[in-house]
Amino acid sequence: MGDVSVAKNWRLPVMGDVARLAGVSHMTVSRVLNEPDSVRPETRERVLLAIEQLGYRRNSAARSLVTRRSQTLGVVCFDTTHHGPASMLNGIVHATEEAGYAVSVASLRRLTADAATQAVQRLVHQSVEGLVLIAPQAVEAMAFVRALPTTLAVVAVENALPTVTSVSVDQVLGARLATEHLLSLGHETVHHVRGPADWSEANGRVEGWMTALEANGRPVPRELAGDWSAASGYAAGRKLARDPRVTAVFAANDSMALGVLRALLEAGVRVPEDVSVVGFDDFPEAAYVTPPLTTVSQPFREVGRQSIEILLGEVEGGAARGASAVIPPELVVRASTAARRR
Amino acid sequence: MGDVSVAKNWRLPVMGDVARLAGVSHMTVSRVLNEPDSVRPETRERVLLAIEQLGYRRNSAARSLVTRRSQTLGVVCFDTTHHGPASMLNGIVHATEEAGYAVSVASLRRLTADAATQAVQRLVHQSVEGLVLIAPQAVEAMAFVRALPTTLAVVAVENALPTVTSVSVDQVLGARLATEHLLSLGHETVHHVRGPADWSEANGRVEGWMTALEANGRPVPRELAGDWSAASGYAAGRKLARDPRVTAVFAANDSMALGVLRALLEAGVRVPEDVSVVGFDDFPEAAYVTPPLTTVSQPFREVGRQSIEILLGEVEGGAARGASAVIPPELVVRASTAARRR
DNA sequence: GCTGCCTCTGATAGCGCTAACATACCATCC
DNA sequence: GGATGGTATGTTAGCGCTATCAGAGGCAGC
Repeated sequence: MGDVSVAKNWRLPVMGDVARLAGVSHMTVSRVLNEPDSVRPETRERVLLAIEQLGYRRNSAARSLVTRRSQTLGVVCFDTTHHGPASMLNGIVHATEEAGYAVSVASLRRLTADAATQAVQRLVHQSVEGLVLIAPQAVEAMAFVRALPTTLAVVAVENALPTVTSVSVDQVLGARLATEHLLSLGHETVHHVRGPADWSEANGRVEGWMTALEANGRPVPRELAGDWSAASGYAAGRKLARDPRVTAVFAANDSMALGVLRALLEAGVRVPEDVSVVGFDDFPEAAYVTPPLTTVSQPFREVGRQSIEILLGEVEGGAARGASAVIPPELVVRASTAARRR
Repeated sequence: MGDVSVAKNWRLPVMGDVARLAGVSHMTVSRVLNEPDSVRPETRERVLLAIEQLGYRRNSAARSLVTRRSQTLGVVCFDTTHHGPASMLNGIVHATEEAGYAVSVASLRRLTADAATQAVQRLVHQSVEGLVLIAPQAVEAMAFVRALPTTLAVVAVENALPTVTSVSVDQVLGARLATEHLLSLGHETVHHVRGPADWSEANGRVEGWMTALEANGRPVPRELAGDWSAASGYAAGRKLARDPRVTAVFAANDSMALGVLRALLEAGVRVPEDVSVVGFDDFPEAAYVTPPLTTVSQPFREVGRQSIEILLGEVEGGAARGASAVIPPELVVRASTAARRR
């Protein structure tokens, strides 16, 4: 590590400084850094020593100016304070770093086409080489994707945009697992508290739930609308609690499931004795709520990993669009579900 | 918006292209972009029109190469899948974007000096102009901060590093509020489930709790160790449940509080009738767990905003180190606490 | 010994932008 | 009318790197 103490007008060492110290030309330094094998071992050692002594690091701006590569990926996301999106972002950041790329994050404040376009523009302007979209599929809001430079590699997460490669958890399967689990416990049918209609996750879960009911010839009750929040789950739960025919509820995420649990409890409905409840996400506290929540676990890390893998395939491999990936979730059975008794 | 359809070997428009189209020199284009008032309105309009027609955007690499400014801030964080860190990151990203800077994120995989140094190096290498550290204060692991280029502006969040400006929530105050709330309900003393010792948040909360007990002349029970997870809270809760003298518990975060709740419930201890429990964080589900959790709400957004404000003050204002800020949290009373009865 | 052909290193020219200075032009003043 | 000055624009020289080609040196072959 070079000398870090610093005079007022210090200049970071540049390639020329290293070259002078090593007694070579700056081109040789560049070669040591870019294609070490093309330099005689002896020379290479001298250069590496000089680099070490000066604490030299290449200037990335200069480098990307000439190579036209920024070694940066952009992530567009929305509200990452909740467990699902946060984990997804986390997975993506880790995978990106592992691949030696930097991550630039743009977070949408509102789900409008305008906000999305601006975010993408900002990232494009930063010369990102690829883009990960974790924002929900407000179809209209996402039309902007067509305005993207066609050279830019894009992967959408949980977002089946027609023209874009996507990586997603198999929401339909997850919902089927949840619903079938409840049916297998002897429940006549399953009620559903759904997520917002402009999230494809929400729609996938509705689809899986319906499919499972229909495949088993069960009546499909009217779904209740939620907005992912525990408060909306609570509101839905109050309605469900009033209907004595309800014995099984599948909430589209754990927060809403928690709200349902709360509402049922307050109404004197016992879980799982009277009503069974299943969530979705398997957030870290799911095993410790009362009662411990049966839910569907999403492999967020894996989604992050695969998105980046595909994205970098496009970035480095050329224009070819990678194949979309779908990753299966898993049902985790805990204590909020039981055989029908009511 | 210029023509986006693209031939195979398209070259993005550069300043010279705009200049040619507008019939000026590239310097005038640069001026229109950087100091519009120095250009005659008539000329300016011509240039702006040309920019629009070509869909021109300045090349940020070239720009930052010559200005030595990247308009990018770096964030070092650790495990942002939980509500607290995720919200903090979110607040910081929003504030940074609002200020017109890009955000580059580096996420630590492990809390070691090595990982931290590498993360910082990566960001420095990306020429970030300032650094926000949201990583916990593993004092030893953070020694690397001294190795930072002294020219780099740094703000630590929740991390009282001696030589670095910091922004934090007043953990001591929050813990005092929680503890005093419990004492005011008639509890003789309050037991504490603490967070890991290498997190300054955890230590601040221990301090506030102790201070409150001592100020009121109460015995200070031995604290129980936790690791922020609900599982560790559960383990602590089982111990607490065995001790009939325990009537009030302050857990250092909501997850652990949830674990405590669960353990007490399983042991047949009623909350809040037999034992009162307070958490910390006010995570979004806190109002819907059973019973709704009394907790301390942290102003994450505000912390993000202030960190960036201070950081940009340093970045743009020169070398002067900004004053550290401490933001007060608030007690939110719900149903997990009640007057002593046991 | 000269040619040919490797391997390694150096000189040079940009990448696209801004900083700094140069110039043209017009208005102003004595 | 020429010196003065202010304003709008142009010219030039880099920022720190990589790409490209040129050159130096070594070694084989005839």
